[in-house]
Amino acid sequence: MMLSKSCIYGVQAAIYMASLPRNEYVSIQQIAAKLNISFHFLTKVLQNLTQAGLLISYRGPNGGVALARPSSQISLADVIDAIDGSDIFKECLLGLPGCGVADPCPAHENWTSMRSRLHHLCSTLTLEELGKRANQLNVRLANSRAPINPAKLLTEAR
Amino acid sequence: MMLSKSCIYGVQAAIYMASLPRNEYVSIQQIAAKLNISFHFLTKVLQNLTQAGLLISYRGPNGGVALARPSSQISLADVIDAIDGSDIFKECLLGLPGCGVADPCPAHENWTSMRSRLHHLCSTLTLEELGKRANQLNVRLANSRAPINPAKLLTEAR
DNA sequence: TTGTATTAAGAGTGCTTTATCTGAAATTAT
DNA sequence: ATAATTTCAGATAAAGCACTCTTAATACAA
Repeated sequence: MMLSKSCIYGVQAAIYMASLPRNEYVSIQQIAAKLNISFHFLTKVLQNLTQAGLLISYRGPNGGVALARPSSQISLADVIDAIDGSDIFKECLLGLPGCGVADPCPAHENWTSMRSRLHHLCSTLTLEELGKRANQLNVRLANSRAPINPAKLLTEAR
Repeated sequence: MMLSKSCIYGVQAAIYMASLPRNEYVSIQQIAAKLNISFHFLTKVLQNLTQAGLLISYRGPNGGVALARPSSQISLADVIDAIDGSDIFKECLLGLPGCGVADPCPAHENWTSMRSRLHHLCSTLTLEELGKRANQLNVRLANSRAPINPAKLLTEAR
């Protein structure tokens, strides 16, 4: 898998938050229910994002998490970096430590161009853009087709 | 990690075989020694490649494995596919099952173009090309700096 | 002040990947 | 034949990742 499961969950949650009409505190439980993810696990994942300064969290009733910056100023790469680290954007295809211009692996040249393309894509793709698309018809975010009614969702989350 | 460790070992071994002057049976022990990989583990990995029809194996003294086709007719994608499967070339960035044109995720459009680029790169990069580069000066293949003298290597491999 | 909702933190469990080991089967050489 | 060499197959062990659960800390509301 390209991204770890933790990372995918984090990205999904971040996009979900960016897709909301206003940036306000959302409970992790609500996000987990909406995205069909284990609440406890998502909690751990989002802790990474708050510690990285991408989210702000607030405990207690009506608490939750919110984007620390405007969604236009958080890139996909920011989120990936906070959870999986920046290895994907730096690593050698053949996993050779220290692979670089001075000491390249046979695939070095092809791979670096690919990698930088990937990095560019992820750095310029913002949560704002992704959130907008998530709001469009026929564009989905959750792991399984979920019911649309938010009230129902909260009930299901118990 | 982009590729699994098994896959990386398999690719490295395949490139090593392609880098040899002629395509003849090489013992897995020799490859493992050259690449600094656990012999037993590499054995398991290469079994995947033989079962996929990419390698031919021969038991007994002077046996070993050899490329089943000319190195120019085996692509990097072939090797990756045989070990890790073709998920990397097909998967949704956000890990959503069934993500496609009809039912896209928010990152679908950006990701598919990236993915097809990756697939194209891996399909057109042949073991012949990679083997050639592995033979060039200052291009390395093994996980750690290895001695250059092939005779010495054979001795070390016992 | 007490109760409740919520995130934070960390310990614990199970599964997958990675790695090791052993014996069997095949092939060659003596 | 017998011994030596090599891949094949399966069992086992160790490590890492995904996930769960429990307890603490924090904040609000009645």
